[in-house]
This record gives sequence, structure tokens and C-alpha cells, in this order.
Amino acid sequence: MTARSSTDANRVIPEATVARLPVYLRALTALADQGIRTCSSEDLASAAGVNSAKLRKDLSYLGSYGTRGVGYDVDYLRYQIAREIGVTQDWPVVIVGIGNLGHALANFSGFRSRGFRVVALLDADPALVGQTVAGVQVRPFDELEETVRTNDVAIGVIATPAVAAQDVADRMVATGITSILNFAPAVLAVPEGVDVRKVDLSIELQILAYHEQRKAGGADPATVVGADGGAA
Amino acid sequence: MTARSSTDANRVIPEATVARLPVYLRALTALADQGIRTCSSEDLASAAGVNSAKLRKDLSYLGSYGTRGVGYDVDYLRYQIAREIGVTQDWPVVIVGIGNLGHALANFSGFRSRGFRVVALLDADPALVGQTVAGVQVRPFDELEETVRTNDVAIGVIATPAVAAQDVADRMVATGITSILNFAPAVLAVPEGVDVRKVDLSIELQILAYHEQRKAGGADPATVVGADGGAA
DNA sequence: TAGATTGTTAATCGATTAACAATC
DNA sequence: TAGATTGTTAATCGATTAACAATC
Repeated sequence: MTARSSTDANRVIPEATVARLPVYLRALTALADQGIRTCSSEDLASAAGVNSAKLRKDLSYLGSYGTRGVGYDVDYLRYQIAREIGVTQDWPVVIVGIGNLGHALANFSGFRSRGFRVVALLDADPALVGQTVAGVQVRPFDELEETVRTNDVAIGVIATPAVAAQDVADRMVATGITSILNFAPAVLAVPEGVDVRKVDLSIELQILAYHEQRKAGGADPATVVGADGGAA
Repeated sequence: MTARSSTDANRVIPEATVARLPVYLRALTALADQGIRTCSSEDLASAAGVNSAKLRKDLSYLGSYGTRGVGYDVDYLRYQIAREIGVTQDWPVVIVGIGNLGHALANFSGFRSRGFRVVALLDADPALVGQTVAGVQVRPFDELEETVRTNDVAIGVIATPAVAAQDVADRMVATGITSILNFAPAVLAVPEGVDVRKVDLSIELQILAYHEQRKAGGADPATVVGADGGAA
């Protein structure tokens, strides 16, 4: 097994692979919790809901962390993926918009357990300011800049109504935030270098509705295949 | 072409295109709200955050709904896309798991406005049953089958903890639900013909963290080694 | 060694994009 | 007609997958 050389740091990992690494990480954690110390690519692929060829190809972008004829050491691979993603470090996060969704996000346990620390909850509504949600006091949106500076926040979460989203994004970018997770149903314009990921409930439902409509009326079952190539 | 009901109902629309149609729909609605009656592919693409070649290619899978030299009639195109997706009809939806997230989903206004009607909120916890959330009484999970049958539900939303998700999915599939939107951080195994879409907050954050990490340093990966050091 | 399983290759498939002929 | 803009083509790019040589 080779150690990482300095040139490894330049390797480009395809986006599709990056998006699956957290899935593998979670599957490895599940295996570890079951007391499993070693797994084959077949085992892990099955736990992650992908095929094993894809899994091995994905892992090959990180390095050679398996042993031919044997498989992967669960804890070792888990650590390597965690390090690659960056979840071995602490990520301060600010949530803007503390409505129903913001509440749910603030209480979401998956944050803490993966190195994401909610350092502030902000809302423009004075009626919400001062309330305590998930052990954190809601502060005025105006304190965004101070919050980001003080806590070295790099990731912002937008859970406001759509109309406010672009303004919030602009302010976030101005304060130096370079990664945004947007729950508002709006297209955000941001400068290059700023990453935006979008979580959009009604879009997901509409995609399901499209396929559902085709199943219902379509008559031809052979044409309908799950988007992810489903397990079973 | 294989034998199938009518006209061009069997043309296959690429998944990537299907996923963007709801975005176009929203952008068209925004344009209509501004009183804009006609738009070019450039206008619409810009409002949707994609490039115009991609937009035109996507729309070409639906048919020829534009006019060369002129552009698209906003209302007409909006209707065509809505019909294609299926949001001109009513989709009864059941939400299982009424914790913080389930609450937020139940209150989500985007449901109703797009033809999705929450017909039931179910939870296995007796303490929640009977409470009213967003005007709907929470019912016991056991009533799933009856609910689905009575209301002809085709889409189920899972907002339970991860451990319960597969069981809920199995029960949903058994009752005849063929589309599932899963918010639980778990990989679901479902039979062919059942569509699952996943919304996973911590995965989105981890993807952002990966890119953030690369922006921040690019420098020295050795710096952050977890307390558990190495392959622990 | 014999069996098992990785890491990689190469073929295929699907998505994106620029360019432009068609045509309003 | 002249200008504008669609719908389509074809080239390119990226992702998936089966197959298998490498090797434990």
C-alpha cells in the first residue's frame, strides 16, 4: 500500500463520485456498527445501493485502499473517505430563516455527528429573535457579518422564503461565505468560486409525479425503470 | 416504435431533462407574474439558471412549442410543461413521520400550490397521534393501508428516523405506493417499478465541505488528523 | 499454489454544448 | 426581404459498466 504522494492532492475527483462518497461513508459506518471489520466491494456496494464496479471505480480516484483477494478494512477506508471529504474537521454553519424548515434543520442531529456545527440561527423577523431553538438563540439577520467573521463560517444555509433568498445569498457572499445550501425555491445567482447546492422539495415531488403519470397511464411496464437502477 | 396507446406519448425524455422541467415551470411562472407574455430561450434559460442551448434541447423533447424568430408564449409553454410533468392533476400524498421535519413538510406551502395534496400524516408514536398539524390530524401508522386505499395515494413521503425507513418503505410498497420521497438518511431497497428519490441534508453538506476544503487550503491535508488517529 | 477480489481498461451510454439551417 | 430565434445536428465531454489482468 502506497502512501499518498504530494501529487495525489491534484487529482480531480469527478462530481458524480464526490456525491457518492458520503453515501459510502454512511454505509461503512453502518457496517462498523454491526461489528464488521472487513468488506468486499460487493458488500459495500450493496450497502450503499450501487453496483460494485462503480464503487471500485469511485474508490480508485482516492487511491488504493483495498487489498486484492481480501477487500477493504472498514475503519481504514472510512477514515480515508472522511479525510477526503473533509468531515474530519469542524465546519461552522449558519442557518438563515428560522421558520418551520429552519427549526427542523436546527434540530437535525445529522449536523453535529458529521462535523457540522450550527454556530448561529438568524432571522429578519423581530418576533423570532431571542427565541431559543435547539439550544441556540435566534439572532437578527443583521448580525450575519459579525457571526461569520467571529466564527469563521464557510457554509451558509438558506431556509427563507423564495423572495428573500437572493438577498440573503448576496449578503452571505459579501461576508465571505463560499458554500451555500439553499432550501428556498429560487435560482440563486452567485459569483464564480461560490458553490451552491439546492434542495427543492417541490421539484423532487414533480419528478416523481412525472414518472408516476407515465406508470399510471403508460401500460408498458418495461419502460418504467427506477431512476437509480434500484436494488431489491 | 413499439405498440403503445397514442401519438407521441411514448417518446422518452432523458432523466436530466425531466429533472429540469420543474425548474423551467417555476421560471415561467415567475415571468408570468411579472406580466411577461413572451420570452426567448435566452430569457427563460437565464431565469432558470441554465444555458439556452440546453433549454432548447430540453424543450425539443416535448415538442415544438416555440416560434422561430419570436420565442415562446409564456402561458402556453407553461401549460405544456405542466401537462408533461403531470402537475395539472391532483396528487394525494401521505407523510409518514411527524417529527420536526415532518412538521415542516406538512406546513410546506409548495405542496398545495403544485397539485400535491397532503391527505394524511402518520406516525407510530402514540404521543403524536391526535395532534393537529397544518390542519390535519396525525393518525397511527397502522392506518397507512386504509389511507392509501381510500385516497388513492400514489406518492409517499418518509420523514422518519433512519432505522424505521426501510420498514415504512416496505409497508408503503405493500399498500401499492409506487413513488417514494425519502428524507431519512438510509438506502432503501424497493422492487422494480417503484421510484425512490432521496433528499439528504448531511450528504449535501458533505459535498459542500469537500469543495470548501479544496478551496480553503489545497495546501496541507496532513494537518487535520482526527483524535482517533489513522485507521482507528 | 488456488481462490478471491481489487484496480484498471476500454467499450458504451447519456448529457452538454456550439453551431447553424430552417423558418417565422 | 432582413432580422431574429427556434429546433436540430454533430462534436465533445463525462459517467457507467463489464471484463479481466494484477496480485494478495
